[in-house]
Amino acid sequence: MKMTQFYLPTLKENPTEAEIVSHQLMLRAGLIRKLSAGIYTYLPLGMRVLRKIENIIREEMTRAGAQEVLMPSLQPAELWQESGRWEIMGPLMARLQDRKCHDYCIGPTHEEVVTDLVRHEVNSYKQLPLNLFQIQTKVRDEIRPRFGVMRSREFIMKDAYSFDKDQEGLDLSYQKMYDAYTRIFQRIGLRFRAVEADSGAIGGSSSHEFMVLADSGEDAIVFCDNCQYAANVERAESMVSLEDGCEELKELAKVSTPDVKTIDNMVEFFNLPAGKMIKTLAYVAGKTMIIALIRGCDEVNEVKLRNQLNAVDVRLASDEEVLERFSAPVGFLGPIGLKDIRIIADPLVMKIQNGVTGANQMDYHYRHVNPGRDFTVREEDIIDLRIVKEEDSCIHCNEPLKVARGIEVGHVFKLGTKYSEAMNATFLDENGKEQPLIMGCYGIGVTRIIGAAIEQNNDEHGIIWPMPIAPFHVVIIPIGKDEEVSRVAEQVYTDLDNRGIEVLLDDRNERPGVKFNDADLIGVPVRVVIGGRGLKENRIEVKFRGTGDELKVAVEEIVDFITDQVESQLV
RNA sequence: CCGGCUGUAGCGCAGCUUGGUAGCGCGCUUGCUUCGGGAGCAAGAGGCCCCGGGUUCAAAUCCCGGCAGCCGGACCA
Repeated sequence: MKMTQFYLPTLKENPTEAEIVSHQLMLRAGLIRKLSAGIYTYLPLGMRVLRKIENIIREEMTRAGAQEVLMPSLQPAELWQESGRWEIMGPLMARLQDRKCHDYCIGPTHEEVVTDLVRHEVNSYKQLPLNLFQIQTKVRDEIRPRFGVMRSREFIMKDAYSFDKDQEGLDLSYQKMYDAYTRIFQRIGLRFRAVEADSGAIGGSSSHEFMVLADSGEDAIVFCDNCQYAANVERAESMVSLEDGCEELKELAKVSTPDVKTIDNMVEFFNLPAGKMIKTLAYVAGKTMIIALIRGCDEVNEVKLRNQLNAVDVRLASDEEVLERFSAPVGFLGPIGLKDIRIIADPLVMKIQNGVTGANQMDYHYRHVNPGRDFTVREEDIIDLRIVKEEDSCIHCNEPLKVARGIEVGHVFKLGTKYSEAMNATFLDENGKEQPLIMGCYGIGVTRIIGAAIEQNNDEHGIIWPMPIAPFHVVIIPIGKDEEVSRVAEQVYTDLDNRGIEVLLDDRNERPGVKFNDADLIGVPVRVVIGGRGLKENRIEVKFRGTGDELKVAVEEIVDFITDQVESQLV
C-alpha cells in the first residue's frame, strides 16, 4: 500500500475527549473516529488491526472445533421474554419497534438466538457436542461509555456457545475454549492472566475471565505469586486468621456519641482499632431491606452479598430509607435489638469481642458489644462478605496476595441448563429420554483488544504493535528526491509485497521528520529508510519499533533480511 | 442516575468578567525556497460562536430553558 493512496488521517495534537493513552493514540494514529458517545467508525488502519485480531480468533476457534455462524443483531422481543431477560436486562438493552409496533431489541448478546436456533435443529445426542461461534457487533446502552473502545456502546465481540449432552461434555468443551483463549491471547502478544470470575447476570456456575494487565483497567484482580490462585476481586477470597478472642466479656453499655458518624470518628472517640467496630449497612434487595455487618476496617463486596441474597438489584439504602426504617440516621445503625430484618454478617464480625456499634438512635453507640450474646445471626447468613485487600493471605497457600488492574478481554462460562430449560431446548439421550442441552458460552471483546494491546504497547512516540496484529509489517521511508532513492524504494516495496509481506510505502512529498514521526505514531514494527546517503554505500537502514535496534543492510540482501525478520515474529 | 467541567474554523484553544469589526497555534489550498526527526517566506480558503427563548439600539459575551460531550461518582455509615 502506498501512503498517498491510503486514507490515514493522523493528528498532531491530542483530542481533549481522550483520557487514557490507548484512546488518544487510536484517534491520533487514525484508527478510529467517534460518531457519538461510545460509538466509533473504524478507519482503514483500524480495520486492518481488527481483521488481524479476528483472523487469529477465527483460526483458533476453528482449531478448537467451533464452527462460525452469523446471527442477527435485530432480535424479536418474544425470544427474550421466553428466557425472562426482556425485563432483567433493563435499560442496558437498546429496544425498538417495527412498523407494526412489534418489540425488538438490538442484540446485547446472543444466548437466546443461538438457543432458539439449536432447539429447532438438534434433537439427538448423536448431534452433540456442538460449538457455534460468530464475530458480531453487539449493542449495549452502557451507563457510561468511556475510554474509547474499552467500554463502548457498540462493539465487536466473538461469542461462542457450546452444547453438550452431559456435564462431562461441558467440562471438556469449557476446557477446549479455555485453552483456545490462552492460545489466542498469547498469539496476539498480550500479557494476560486468567482469573476466577463471578458469573454475573448471564448466570451459570464456573467461569474465568481473561484479563490483560494494565493500570488503566477497570477491574481489580487478586493473585498469588506463590501458587496459581488468581481471581477477580468481585469473587476473590482471602484468609484472615483471627484467633478466638480471650477477652473478658464486658457489660453492654450505651454511650452518648454526638457527631461520631464515621468509622474514623469512632476509632478516635473510643480509642479502639477499626477492627473492633461493627459497621452496619442497610441494603435494599428488590423491595426488602436487609442488614450487612462487616468490620470497620473492611469493605462489603456487593457481588458476594448479591449472590447470597440471590437478587440482581441490590443497592445501598438511601439516607431517607434508613431514617424511616430504623428511626436513626446513617452512622448510628447497629444490629442490636433489630427485629424482622434479615442480617448477613461476615464471619470476622462474629469474632469481635467488646466491640462498638451504632445504637439505632441518633448520637448514641453501644460499646462492649459481643456478637452471639447481644445479637444473633442465622448460621447460613454468616458468609464471607469482605473485599480482599492487598497483603491478605492466600486461601490456598497463606502467602500474601497482590492486587493489580486488568482489562477483561475474554470470559468463559459454564451456563448449564439455564437457557435450554427456559427455552425448552432439549434432545433425546441414549435412553430415548428428553434432556435439556447443557450449555457453555465464551466471549472475547474483539474491539476492546485493540485498546488493551495499545495500553500495553506504546511509548511517547506512539503505538508499538506486536507483529501478529500490526496493520502493516513494514514501512518504507524514502528520503529525498533522488531518482535512485525512489527507484530502489519502489523495487524493495514490490519485492516484499511479492513475498507476502504487508508493506506501507511512504511516498508522500513530506519532509523526513514528518514521515518518521508518523511511522512511530502508527507503530509499524519494522521501519526501512532508504536515502541517497546510504545508497552511496549500498546500504539501507532498518529500525525496529519495539527494541529501537537499528542496523544497516546491503541493498541486495534487504528483501531476504526483512522477510526473515517479519516471519520470525509471526509464529 | 448524581455531581463537576466544557461546547467559538477540521484539531487544540483565547475572547465572555466590563455587550459594539470573531481571533491565535496546528492542519488545509497556491507559489517559491527547503529536504535524515513534525521547515521558511508570501498569498489564501474556511465560522448557524451547540440549540431555543428572553433582556438590549446592539448578545459569542448577560438571563432562562434545553441538548451534547468529557471527567468523577454511583458502597463504607
